[in-house]
Amino acid sequence: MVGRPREFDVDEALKAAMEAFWARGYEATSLNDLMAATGLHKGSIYKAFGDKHTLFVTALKRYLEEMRNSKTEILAQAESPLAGLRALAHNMVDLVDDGPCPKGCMAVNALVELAPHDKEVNAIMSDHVERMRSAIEETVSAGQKIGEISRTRPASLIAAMMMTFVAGLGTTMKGPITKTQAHALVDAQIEALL
Amino acid sequence: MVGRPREFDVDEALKAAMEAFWARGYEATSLNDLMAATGLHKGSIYKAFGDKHTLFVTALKRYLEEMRNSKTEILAQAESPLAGLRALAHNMVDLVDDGPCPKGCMAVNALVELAPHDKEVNAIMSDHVERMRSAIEETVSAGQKIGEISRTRPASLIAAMMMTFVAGLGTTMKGPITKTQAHALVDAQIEALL
DNA sequence: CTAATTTTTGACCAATCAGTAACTAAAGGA
DNA sequence: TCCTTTAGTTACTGATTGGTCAAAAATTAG
Repeated sequence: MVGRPREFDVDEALKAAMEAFWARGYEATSLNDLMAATGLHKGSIYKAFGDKHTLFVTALKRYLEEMRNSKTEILAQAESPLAGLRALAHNMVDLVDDGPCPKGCMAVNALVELAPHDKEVNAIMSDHVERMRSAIEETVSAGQKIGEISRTRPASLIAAMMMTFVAGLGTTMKGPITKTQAHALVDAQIEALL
Repeated sequence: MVGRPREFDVDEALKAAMEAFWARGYEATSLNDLMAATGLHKGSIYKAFGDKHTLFVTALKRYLEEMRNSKTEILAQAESPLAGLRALAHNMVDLVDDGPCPKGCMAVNALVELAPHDKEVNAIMSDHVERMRSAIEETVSAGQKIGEISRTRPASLIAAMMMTFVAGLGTTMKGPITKTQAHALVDAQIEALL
């Protein structure tokens, strides 16, 4: 037996919910907001995704996966490890501020709003941060191997510095700074890490 | 006419409210939480501080002022401009992670949670960020004057990089990182900026 | 066509939200 | 002492919160 077919695309709805959470955060996004964003009724949301927290976690996972794929591709397509790192950071600037009301980076938002109090989000974020950090560390190592990046600092340290810097961008770009300034900041920081 | 005297210390209550907002953010802190934190009844809170948003703004202003005073003192008491900047960043690590559940930096929290949507908070934070940035820029300039910091980068750029880095600390320290690692990160970043 | 199954829909729920108003308590001034 | 003023206390408000439920609608199998 098949039953009545879904009238909406689950992934589209999840993406819409993700963007709502991304823009306003977990607490400030009500079920009414989610209904408006997805175009679904309450019951459909609960049937398809479970309760609000589960939906948030699912949306966050989707965001993180998308972001990792995007960043991995950027690193892979770059002409060199260093060029990859540079492109990755510049990409962050564009991601974070995509209009008049910067949503920031959903990972940074979740880390700040929920990580200290929400065990599940904390675990997800810890995993994500470690994956990103180690991907960057590998790239830095590769850059050091071909002499593009100095060996004066261990690759793991440079990776951690990059992570902190990029997280900082996710924060400061919600304040008074232009994209132009942010891009200049990226260039200066990368140069400082060489 | 004087009327019945207050039974509580307004500044103590404000500090308690500030710490509640600091720990949980604006949306997640309910009036019940504020009542529990301050030990006051609803009516007293409204009479003394106005509505929730006004109380948050007042608490945030208090936090920012305290933080600016503290940072200014750190810079003033340091043996040199560079030592001051170093101390300032290390101080941030201790401020942000002061126990098992890191509250982070209330300024970073407010920037991430509210700046894009809350005009008043946005204005307050813009002012604060600019003040901090320019204080750091002056210190960097002083350091360059006595030859402690290289002139290869303009002081304004180094200041912006410092701000981004420190904001990044406020974020990443809500995730998987130890204070020891964070302090090492500070040393490395400062060295990279020289 | 009917039965079985699943989704959609909208009404409904208790709890909590921020905020208010009315009453009581405590002080000083006349 | 009595009046005015301010603070403390508590009951209450209407709105919104996240979440449930039962009935209607849509599909396939038999």
